[in-house]
Amino acid sequence: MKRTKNDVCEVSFIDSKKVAAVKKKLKPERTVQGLAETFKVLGDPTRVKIIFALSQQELCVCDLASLLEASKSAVSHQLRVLRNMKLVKYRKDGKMAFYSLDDDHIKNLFDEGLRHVEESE
Amino acid sequence: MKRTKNDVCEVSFIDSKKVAAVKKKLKPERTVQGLAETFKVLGDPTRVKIIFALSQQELCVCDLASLLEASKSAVSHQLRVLRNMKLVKYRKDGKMAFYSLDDDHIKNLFDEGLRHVEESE
DNA sequence: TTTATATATGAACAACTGTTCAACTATTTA
DNA sequence: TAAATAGTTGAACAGTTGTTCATATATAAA
Repeated sequence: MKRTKNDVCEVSFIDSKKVAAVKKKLKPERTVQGLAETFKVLGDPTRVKIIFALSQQELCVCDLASLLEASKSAVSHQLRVLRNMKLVKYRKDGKMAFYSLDDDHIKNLFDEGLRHVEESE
Repeated sequence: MKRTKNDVCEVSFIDSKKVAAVKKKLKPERTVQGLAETFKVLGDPTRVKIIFALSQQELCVCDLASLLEASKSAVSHQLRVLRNMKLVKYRKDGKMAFYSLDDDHIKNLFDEGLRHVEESE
């Protein structure tokens, strides 16, 4: 079995009481993954802009692309990500697709983040 | 000049009034980048676990590694990311480094996210 | 029906991310 | 002093991400 000097702690710990106490409170893996995924979706400048824009106004893909100075394709790809995460919804009107935020569910989180960033500037 | 059928909208828009109205409200690039970066840091399961653990208790690298069942190296790398973003701080005691959350600044944001995820389960 | 337009999408690609591994520093203990 | 331990770090690697490009679909207009 290969052992480096570095792996001592991988199977041990310093303070078993502390570790056990925190371990008991740890959220289930599913919750951790969900939380990370939620934050990750918000962790891209293009998506941040899209969400902010849609929090102001319902907009079509073309207007979003113009607004963000991005290609329609790039915007469309990102809208799909946001759609999959149920953060935005859309209505079709003729050949246009008007996107809006799916609900206020994420708006609070987004605003909380915005407050933090604007505070620390 | 190369033009595809697809690039019409890249320099145009559908509803100039809407676009202009939203454009006026758009946050400055710096804010958008900061917001995205903040969310991105929270958008990783390992870092989510670290932040949650440290919100319960001050912990050393070794205990964190044991708790998360990750290598010390992996934890240390992530702690550096969190340190750079000023999300965690540490005190040295002998050869140990005890980490804790830098302030409650991010705690609210984290809890807001947690509430969302736990609500939708 | 033909043409133009709004959007969606798969493939390809470069850039980025998180982990591991090995090596290093600093501190403690024998 | 030498050995062990806690932590840090750079390089390498695989996996992921976001964009572009080309193409496809659907609707509207000519």
